[in-house]
Amino acid sequence: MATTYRDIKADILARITRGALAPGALIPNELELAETYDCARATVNRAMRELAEEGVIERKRKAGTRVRLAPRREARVPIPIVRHEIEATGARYRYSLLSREETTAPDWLRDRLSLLYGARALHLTCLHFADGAPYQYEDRWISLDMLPHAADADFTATGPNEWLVAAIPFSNAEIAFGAVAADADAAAHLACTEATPLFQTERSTWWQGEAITFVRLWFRPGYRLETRY
Amino acid sequence: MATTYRDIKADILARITRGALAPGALIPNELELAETYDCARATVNRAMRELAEEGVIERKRKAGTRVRLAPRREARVPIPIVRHEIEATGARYRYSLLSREETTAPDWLRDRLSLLYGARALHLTCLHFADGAPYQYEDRWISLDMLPHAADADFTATGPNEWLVAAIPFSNAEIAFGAVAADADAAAHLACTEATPLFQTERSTWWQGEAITFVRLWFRPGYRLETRY
DNA sequence: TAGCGCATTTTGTCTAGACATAATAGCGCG
DNA sequence: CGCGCTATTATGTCTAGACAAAATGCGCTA
Repeated sequence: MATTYRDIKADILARITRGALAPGALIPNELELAETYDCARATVNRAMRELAEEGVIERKRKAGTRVRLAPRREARVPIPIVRHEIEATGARYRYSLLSREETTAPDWLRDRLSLLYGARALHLTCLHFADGAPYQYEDRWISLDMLPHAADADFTATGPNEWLVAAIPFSNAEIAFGAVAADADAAAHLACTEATPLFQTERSTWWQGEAITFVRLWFRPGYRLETRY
Repeated sequence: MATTYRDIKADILARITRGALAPGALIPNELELAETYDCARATVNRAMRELAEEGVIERKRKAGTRVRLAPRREARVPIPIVRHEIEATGARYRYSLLSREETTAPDWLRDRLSLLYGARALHLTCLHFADGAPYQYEDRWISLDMLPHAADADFTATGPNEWLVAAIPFSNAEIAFGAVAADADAAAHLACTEATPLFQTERSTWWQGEAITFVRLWFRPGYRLETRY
């Protein structure tokens, strides 16, 4: 029975969790491990590389591999499309375009997306419903300099998010989560009173180094973003 | 000049971003790619495996490799130790224990952590300061059944988080982010008015399948959790 | 003793080849 | 025609060996 890289990962992780390998402890080098597990060094390498990637251990050439003193942990939070998020709960999804306007980008937006003075932008506000109840209020700005044909798109049937995902194959983004008080606008749309605490996310998206869109999302009162690690 | 797996990743990703490989498109199989890039199949495999891991492409045995229709995106948010988070901004960190009490676990806690009836728990409340200003209010529960020597630990100098990281080598957690209104307690500690919207995280932690701790963290008004992907 | 440079160690990556495994598509049978 | 089996194909993983690159730590020198 051969030892797989999964076996090795599991074994090392088990040794760490039960304390046999204490934080800071030096783990034998790959050649020795390959002998103990009776497998090729490449197999050990893959196991250790992935453990390092996951933040469990720390590797340095010549210095060797050690159990991290404070395991570097990161939660992976999925960035879903609202429609999928809602449909995944079994609820019926409905979308509604509230407003649409072509303007020059306001100062704060130019600042955030590094747009030129006088840049044109498409400003949309939308509502996403789950089983008829407001779920998310969306305030979206799209750079018309970068995406001129966004002006021709029809956002009455499908939201800008889905249009963008289809239009832009791959992108980079900066995202921020926070808590804000509902202003009159958000309160009206999300059917809550003003000053209700709302979970908010802001996202700026770039494509090939150029800013293409900024979006601010207010979630319905009580919304929680959950994950595990 | 050899082709590295990084070169291949970069090239495929570039082809996708500039639209040469459309979403849903079939990518040649590894053997063909190995020929085009003039390298071993293992090299191509590593490149493609990592792209799949990152959610850019989708692989299925026999069916082949395709560009994902809607790239599965996930943000990786780091789970820092408060002290490190504060010190990273250049601010001075200060910690203060507010209360400490050994009790039987209340119903809601037993429910969350699957504890037995009558389970003992250590309940701590603490404050973390950045440059003298309150930064985070911590409400921590530790299972004394699982971690009996937590009762002997001195939490007046260092917070429970740091103690736990040192005591428990590795663990699993469930984490939730949300927005809540400051109650009288939180408002008093975070120097804000009641009903101020606060960013809150809740975390349940398990070790070897057993629940060890639950913590609720309220961040100072205006706190934002930022990341990029 | 302090500082510099180089040898050595350990991880990082690649190769060529092999077998394992999942999943499809087509074939044959009822 | 529909169903199930099977051959085929692409990915998944492993091996043994090689060279590359980083970083430590030792030895040498000033």
